[in-house]
Amino acid sequence: MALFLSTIQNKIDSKSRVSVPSAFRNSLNKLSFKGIIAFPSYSHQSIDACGIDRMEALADSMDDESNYSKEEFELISLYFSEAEEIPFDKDGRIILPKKLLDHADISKNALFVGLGPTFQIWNPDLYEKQKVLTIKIAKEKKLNPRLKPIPKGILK
Amino acid sequence: MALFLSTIQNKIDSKSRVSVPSAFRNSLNKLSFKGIIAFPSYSHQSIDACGIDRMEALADSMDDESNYSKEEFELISLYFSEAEEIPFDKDGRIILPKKLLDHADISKNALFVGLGPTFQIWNPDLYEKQKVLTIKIAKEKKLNPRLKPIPKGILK
DNA sequence: TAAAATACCATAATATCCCATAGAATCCCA
DNA sequence: TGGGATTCTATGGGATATTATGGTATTTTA
Repeated sequence: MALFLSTIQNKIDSKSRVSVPSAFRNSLNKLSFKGIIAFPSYSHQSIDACGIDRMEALADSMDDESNYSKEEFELISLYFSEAEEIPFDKDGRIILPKKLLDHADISKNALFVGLGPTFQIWNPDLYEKQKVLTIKIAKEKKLNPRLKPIPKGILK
Repeated sequence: MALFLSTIQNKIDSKSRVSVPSAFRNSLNKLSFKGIIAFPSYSHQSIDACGIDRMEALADSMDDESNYSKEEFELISLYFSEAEEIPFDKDGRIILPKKLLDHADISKNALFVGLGPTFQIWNPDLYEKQKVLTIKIAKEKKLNPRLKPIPKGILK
């Protein structure tokens, strides 16, 4: 599975195009669909994104309905319905649907934030605020992100 | 198998024609039958739809009786009997049978809702209500919010 | 033969292709 | 190892293709 790292800011041009950072692109171009899958983030004012492989795995599991309760099934259906399949153009750019740009309040610049198996796309200013907030809370609660054992089942 | 994502609203014109969203169409046009398979949803006031490949796979699996309980077998049989084969015209439009439009209470606008391996066609207003309800239930039952980790057992 | 379905044509908006360029990153070899 | 050559990347813009939608003409069918 792809691994998205680092944070890169790119411009949105007059035709609403943005370059996806090349490091991300190179991972995504190895998959069956050359582009990104994007959704409105449930918990933040940002766009969540990943590669098609993640959706394919989910789709496969849906046909075995016994995996899920009716309510879970409905929720996963919602997940598919809100996902946008956004292809790269020949130069590795994408056009983000207005619905997603509005949700994340993005217009001029897009900040691509790697989160490991997924990534997010932010309005740079909003991300900065979110980051400050995250650090503040971590200090208050004396969280220490380093050197904790990685939870089982994450690494493959 | 095709993967239907996103939600797109199109108009129904004076001759009852609707464009199938191009993203869906491009998947469906790769199959042996160029069009959609549609039937009344048994769980919602909407139209269930998919490509011919799914029906073919279903037919195949029915030959192996041990796959299904008697009740499941009956339900799948019902699917086949109620399914309509609806071809694209030269411009990628379809005409939905009156029976289906009535079932889903669709007249002016059709909302195509991607659900992964299948999709639905809704009256936009009814879908919005259904969506609100789904989110409400998910919150009450504290179901796994979208996007976060894919449920256990899905990743290969 | 009337009604319904389909083909065909038109159009405006949008998306995509294709080319160009400047700067950054990488290569490469004396 | 230094620095010139080459490739890659992000970005811009003109040309072309596609999409959703409407209308008219022709064909099918009931």
